[in-house]
Amino acid sequence: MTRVTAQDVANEAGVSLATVDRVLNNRKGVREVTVRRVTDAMDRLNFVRDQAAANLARKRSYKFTFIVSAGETSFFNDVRSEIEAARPFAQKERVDVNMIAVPPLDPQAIVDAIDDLGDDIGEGVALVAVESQIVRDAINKLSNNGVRVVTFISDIPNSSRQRFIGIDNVAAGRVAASLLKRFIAPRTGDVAIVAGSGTLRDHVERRMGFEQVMRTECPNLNVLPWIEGEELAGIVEKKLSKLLAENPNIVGLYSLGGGTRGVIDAIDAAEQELSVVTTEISEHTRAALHSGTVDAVLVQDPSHEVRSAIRVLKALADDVAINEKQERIRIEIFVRDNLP
Amino acid sequence: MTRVTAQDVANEAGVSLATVDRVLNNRKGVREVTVRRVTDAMDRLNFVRDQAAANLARKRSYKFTFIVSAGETSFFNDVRSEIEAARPFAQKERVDVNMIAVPPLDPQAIVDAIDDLGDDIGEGVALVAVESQIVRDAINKLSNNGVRVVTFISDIPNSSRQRFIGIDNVAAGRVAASLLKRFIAPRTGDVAIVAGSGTLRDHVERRMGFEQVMRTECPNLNVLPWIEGEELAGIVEKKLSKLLAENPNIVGLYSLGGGTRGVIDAIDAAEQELSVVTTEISEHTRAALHSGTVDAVLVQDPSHEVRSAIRVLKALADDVAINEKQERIRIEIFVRDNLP
DNA sequence: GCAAAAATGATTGACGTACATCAGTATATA
DNA sequence: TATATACTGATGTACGTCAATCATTTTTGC
Repeated sequence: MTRVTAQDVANEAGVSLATVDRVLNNRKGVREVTVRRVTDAMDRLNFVRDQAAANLARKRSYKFTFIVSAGETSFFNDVRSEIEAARPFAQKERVDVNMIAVPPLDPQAIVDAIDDLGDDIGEGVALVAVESQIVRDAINKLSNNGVRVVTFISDIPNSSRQRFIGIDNVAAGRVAASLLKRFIAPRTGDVAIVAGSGTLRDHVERRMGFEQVMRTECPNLNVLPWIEGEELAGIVEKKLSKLLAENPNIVGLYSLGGGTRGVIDAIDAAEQELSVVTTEISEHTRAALHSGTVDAVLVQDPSHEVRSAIRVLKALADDVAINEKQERIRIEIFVRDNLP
Repeated sequence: MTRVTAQDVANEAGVSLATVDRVLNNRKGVREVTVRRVTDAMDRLNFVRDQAAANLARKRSYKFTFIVSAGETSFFNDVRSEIEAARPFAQKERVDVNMIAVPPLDPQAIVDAIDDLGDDIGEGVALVAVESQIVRDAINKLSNNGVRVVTFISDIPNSSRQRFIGIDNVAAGRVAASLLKRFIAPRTGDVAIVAGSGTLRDHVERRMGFEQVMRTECPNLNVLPWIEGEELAGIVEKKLSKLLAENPNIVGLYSLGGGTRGVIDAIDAAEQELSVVTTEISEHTRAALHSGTVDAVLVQDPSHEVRSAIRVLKALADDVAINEKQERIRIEIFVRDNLP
């Protein structure tokens, strides 16, 4: 059983190799009937074009740019190192991966980075969006220039980004609530939320999902106003310690952004009995899971997200189908026993 | 910035293209010093060989065979259809994927399938192992013939399989216990386990993990002897209904194998108040999650597992490095709010 | 120092597709 | 019917590596 080549298709269809080639790359100048004859032959022979040979002949190569937050949270540290790690693998498929780290929570920095790069940005961009009109405008401009844009980790809808690579953050919030509810039962009291910033869409969405479930399903739990920790452990600890001290009634806590170390320190110091769900996976959360300070951690796998972004950008550039199942980014739930 | 080719390396190293090629494919007949000169040049130029061109020139193609259970559980139905679904994607990379479905829980059937295939089995095999010496022997024989073997979903250690593609089942059992413990608290009573068969290593391991945690951490929960349901919903329902009727003290249940539909039906009929963790994801478990009959479902993603098996077999065949992070099969936890 | 063996160079033709060019044929337009 | 236009065929080169051959040089053992 030998491979079916374009030449075989040509023979089967009774046309020349040149015509098959024209059909294959949908170049103009082939009659409708001839196209059909060729495609039928392809189907009959079960022809699949050899991507390797095609890429080789095209000597096509790709250049993609990641624009990510330079924030010093363990999550974004991971993201950046995963992008680095993906580079050699990408290179084997002729993909050049660039990375620009910009100050967190700063829309102008993103726009400036895009402007500075100019055409060097390549044919595709993956960016961690921040809710802002100027970012939206920049994305639209890139799209108009033929650059494929996907948002990464944090989305910005109503822009012309072609896709969002990341988890369903509303669902993540709902899961957190749904778990916390069970962990807390049958106790009653207040529930605290610690977030990074209100300008991060992913944080806002997680909170939304969390409150949805809490409001509708937990009449005897009272969700307190959220604490904005700016993803800095120090600030988080300070604010949370204060809240815990003032409020002995807290039975549960959802930390949905960075600065988890601050959360853990504050809880350990307070000695209150609460059920806790957090987001980052780090040495601190690992230890906290083992000690029982934290009950569950909800995360997204940055390694998967980076690979996915690259695959999707490539598929968009080549205008081929995306393997949806492979690109589904999971909301991963870790308890003490399934830490990787 | 143009790509670095083998010819560039040859120039840099001051040798001929032929020598570079010999080094690249570690053929014999090159002195140690020359090898080093070439590899140094590669490092300096940051050469990465073009896999596409290499495969093309080699006209290498791969043939792998999946030997899986023909069992009619929703999980194995998914597995089989995912193998089918992976075929066209695999084909683009010159990988031919075969599948043989054998009667479940029957070691002899696996061995027979391997024998029947003979050399047609290809250069790699992924098989759902069953604990049995004849299966172990068959795997060893394949290995000796140069066929790469990975176990799939269910492992069989102490064989010469090169790798196991699947989840850490002991950990899965521990996670189930760890969740169930929190869901049940502060109630006390008996906990039931429903499994498929004692010859399936994955089931045995999950149970082991589950009991480890229950014994050491839940002094007031009593784990009942497991029910063997043979992965058949009818049998499961019958046995479980009987158990529930005889034992009003059951507060929790872990269903770790097939036949989940039977579990759900039995619980719904019994009207006892219990916390439930199961394994398969299907229309039945989805509905049960929504209705609250089931609290959490622990699964593995067959689509990921199939792709992983193919990638790993290919890497083994090519003798290249495996991207470990990509091949980590997750224990996925679904609650009502993160169903895909 | 010489023969044998080992290492290296030089060259060539695949592999399957892309892409361009030119020539030739069918079809439509006037 | 002539001519322009739209198709199609034939052909060749390129892509980067592999694999084989044969010629030539260097090293090794004695």
